Amino acid sequence: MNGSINEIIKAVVISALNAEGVPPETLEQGIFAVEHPTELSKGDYSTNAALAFSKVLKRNPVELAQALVGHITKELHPDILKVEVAGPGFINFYLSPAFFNKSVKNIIDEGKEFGSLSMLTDKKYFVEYTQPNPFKDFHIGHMMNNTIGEALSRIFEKGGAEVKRATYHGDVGLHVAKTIFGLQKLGLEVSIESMGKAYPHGNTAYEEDEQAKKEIIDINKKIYERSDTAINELYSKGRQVSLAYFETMYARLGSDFDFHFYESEAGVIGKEIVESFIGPVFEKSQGAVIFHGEDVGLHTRVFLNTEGLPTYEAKEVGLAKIKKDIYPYDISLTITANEQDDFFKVVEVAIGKVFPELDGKLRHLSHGVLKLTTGKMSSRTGGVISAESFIDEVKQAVLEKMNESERNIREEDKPAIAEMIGIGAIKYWILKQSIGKDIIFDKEKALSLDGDSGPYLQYAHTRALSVLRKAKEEGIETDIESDVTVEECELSRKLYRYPEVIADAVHLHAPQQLVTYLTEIASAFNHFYAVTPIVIKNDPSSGKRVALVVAFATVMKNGLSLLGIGVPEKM
RNA sequence: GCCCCUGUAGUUAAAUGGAUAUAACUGCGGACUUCUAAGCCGUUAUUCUAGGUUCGAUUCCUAGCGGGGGCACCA
Repeated sequence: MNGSINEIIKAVVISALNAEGVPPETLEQGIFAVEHPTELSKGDYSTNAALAFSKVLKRNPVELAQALVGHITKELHPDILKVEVAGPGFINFYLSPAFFNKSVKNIIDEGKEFGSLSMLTDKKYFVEYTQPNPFKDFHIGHMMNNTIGEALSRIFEKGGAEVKRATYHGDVGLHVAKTIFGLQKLGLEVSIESMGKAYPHGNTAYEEDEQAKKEIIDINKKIYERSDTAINELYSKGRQVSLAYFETMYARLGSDFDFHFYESEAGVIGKEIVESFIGPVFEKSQGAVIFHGEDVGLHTRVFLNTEGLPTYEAKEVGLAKIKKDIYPYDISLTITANEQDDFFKVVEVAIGKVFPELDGKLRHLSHGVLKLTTGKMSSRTGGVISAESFIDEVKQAVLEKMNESERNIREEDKPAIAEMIGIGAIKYWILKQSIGKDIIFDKEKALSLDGDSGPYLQYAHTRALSVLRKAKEEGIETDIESDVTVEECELSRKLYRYPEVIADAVHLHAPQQLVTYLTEIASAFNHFYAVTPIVIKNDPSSGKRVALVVAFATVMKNGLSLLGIGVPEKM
């Protein structure tokens, strides 16, 4: 559509304000807004322009609003049906049937591309997320991070950006030494399960037993040096087993990374860089190499420890170099839990000093922590829920529900559908809230398949497909060309807003706005479906209703794909 | 001690400074038996406290109270 409807309305309002003598330079400050009223009964768009300018013009807001409406209605744009003054001085716009007809046609014409924007065209984004550590679990916290990172990546792509996805693996570090220590002491063969036991064992020993602590530190050093054949063997095997396992989880969750980075490589590079910047950026203190963050209002952090080994901090410096060399990005976004907020503040300042060209391009985006009802989940003590077991559990619940009643689904299709619905339920539950907030992990709630949930959206979509199958059987064509008026209802009045929602999601890093929107249109569709017979033979308006259903299915499928949620044909 | 985040129905969440704060879950009640009832309709209930800025504050500012996180060799 040329000149989106909100731009048209903005232009109409500005021209009316000009006519009422608002000086153009005041207009440019953007102190008025054109937005959707909270309720459709108040129109499709609304502006607070009269309220915003009543003070400047020293006019009563309602009287000013009426004057503005006078200008607007003198030559009413064909997409606008009527304009009214309401409440304390809002101006409400109601769109015309012709507009809704056009918008349905537009959605169907654009299909998969509907919602694609150009706001980030030519921008190169690096998004780093998931970051599970070899030798440790891939737990539900990683799943949360992955879900958010993947959704944001897809949203940025929809905004027009070129996005490269990266995951970063802690394949060296004290945690590795703890696991290897545990494997040795417990006499276990390397496997995902045994490492899940070995890590908490090693960690407890490290904290409670001085002798064990020394041994672990020694193992850590040997891992970096590759100097002990027995340890090398455990290390190689463990690393390989973990990374292969992570690939299965990425595939299951629907992430395809462009780059895999490793702390082992970042550490070597980071150590060199930090050493070469001792003096201008870093300093020696108590045998370690630190960044004195107090100089910039932050706190001090250790980059190289007393053993001369790179810490997480130095590795992050090395990673910054690897990233900038491999892909000349405009924005590099690292997504982690918010417990790392202060860490990243310090490290980003240090990196900005080492690589001035990166200053301002690094962003740390943090999400809340996934907590159990019993408190914080910690892989250090072993109180974790693996992503795999959780997904399987949800999937099982879905299968049970599928078998409760006759659904006309072939037995062999059920597992794949249950997987899609289970993953959809989990991702929805994670993405429905703003990403900064903690999630209390209540299994019952996360398992929810009713109400506002992933399956609710998927179900609305399968119902739409079902209607379309019937339309085909009855020989009813999708009517996007005729002048028959599209059903004016909540559904038709909301579908065209999808690109605006994407724009907000991109701008505010807010997948939850998309989730809320999709839930609204699903509800609108379900209502439409319940009260309106759609497919009726020999009814000239049936094709138009079918078109509305096609438009709904298109928007829903597009939106869910941005969230990383698939749509089953039947469920 | 210092720094950061956070506080919305019984519960879990939503809301670029806008109008009567939006949903879902739970509870209670209902309809249809037609395109999938994982659905639809109705009903009760909410902005931590005290100030301030504003025509207008859940949103911004100040103070307090509650919760979470971080602060030298973990990641």
